[in-house]
Amino acid sequence: MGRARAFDRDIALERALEEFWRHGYEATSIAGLTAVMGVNPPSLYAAFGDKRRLFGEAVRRYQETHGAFASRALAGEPTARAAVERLLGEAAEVYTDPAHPPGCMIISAGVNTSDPGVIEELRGHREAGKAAIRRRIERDAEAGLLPPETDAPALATFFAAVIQGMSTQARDGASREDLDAVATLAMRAWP
Amino acid sequence: MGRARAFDRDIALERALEEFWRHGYEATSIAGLTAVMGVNPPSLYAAFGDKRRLFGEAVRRYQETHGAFASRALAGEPTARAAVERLLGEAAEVYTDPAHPPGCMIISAGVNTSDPGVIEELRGHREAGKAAIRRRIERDAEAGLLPPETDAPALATFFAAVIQGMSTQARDGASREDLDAVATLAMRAWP
DNA sequence: CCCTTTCTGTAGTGGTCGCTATAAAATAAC
DNA sequence: GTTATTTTATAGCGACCACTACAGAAAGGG
Repeated sequence: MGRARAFDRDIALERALEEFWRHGYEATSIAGLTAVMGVNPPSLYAAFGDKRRLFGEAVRRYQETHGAFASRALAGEPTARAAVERLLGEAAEVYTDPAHPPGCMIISAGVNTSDPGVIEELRGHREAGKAAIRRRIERDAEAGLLPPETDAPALATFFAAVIQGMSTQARDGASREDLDAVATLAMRAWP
Repeated sequence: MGRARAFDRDIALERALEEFWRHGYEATSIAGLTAVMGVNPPSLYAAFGDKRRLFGEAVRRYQETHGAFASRALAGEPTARAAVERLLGEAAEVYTDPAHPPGCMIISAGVNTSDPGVIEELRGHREAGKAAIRRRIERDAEAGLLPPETDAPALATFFAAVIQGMSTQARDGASREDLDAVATLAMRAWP
């Protein structure tokens, strides 16, 4: 019953996601969103609530699509070393893919925003990613596959920092080859 | 001749610097600046021009004070290895110093801003920093102090990425010890 | 004292922000 | 066809943005 929606909600959400990805939460305006989504403000608000909720949906969608390579890499390799190596290699590929904005949305979209909820939401995702790396390393350490003096938390912080640096480099124009070299060098820190 | 200025220009500039450092260029408002600087808008504009020029002065001041440790580290050690080691160690210290905002202003203040001039100015400083690391490594390579297959540009990109990751980690709440561990692990990539 | 110059605080400029009241248009149920 | 419901587009809300016109206050030179 009622008039049918004239736009595809999923496509509009993907466009909004890319706008937030490119400009961050605060620098993305409703005017910019309606422009790329092909939708007028009242339709946007009827379909997504408000800017904050639309951003939340965009982040969730990002995690399930563009950002899903990370958990797949950590879960889909027989050793922690192979998992982290794949994680870094796929980050180099995804962060420089010209089909979408460069770098990682979780890392960049919350920088320089004043909304504490947005900052905390993204920081939480970053901390969860770091913890996932740490747990994967600890699993191999407990299985005796790594030297006993292995410092899993320090390694996890290191690789998280490298990935965040790769995201910044990608936004500054680094190529996939540049980031591949960064990934290779980072693996020299493996115990 | 004329009425004397009622505020200290240098102190006001340092306050503005820290405000830009903490919130970035675009998220820093004139109202926020006048509040921390203890100055009314007309005095700010008379003394510094406009927001864009005040930011330029703040960046220059940052490079000459809080950010000067980088060029000092690269110029003040006998080997490239010692220089980069000192660079990373001092970054860990400075980025987590509670006396000022966390992380590096050059790395974070331009994220998610729409002004292309601001983006390019900061990106230029980052590229200059990366080039300085590369030249320091090349100097040792040409002197025969490093293996002949040493890839100076790749190493420079790697250490620049690590430093940028350390800045992000610091803004996420990492301690100096956390960043020291990252620096130590990064040095394992040294040729 | 007066006059000029510069700085100061108040109060506002037009423009954009996120968001919405309103009413016409389009669909479904009857 | 009629009615009820939902989406559409237009137009505009108060709040904030960077920035400034204006007038009074404070200094130096005569």
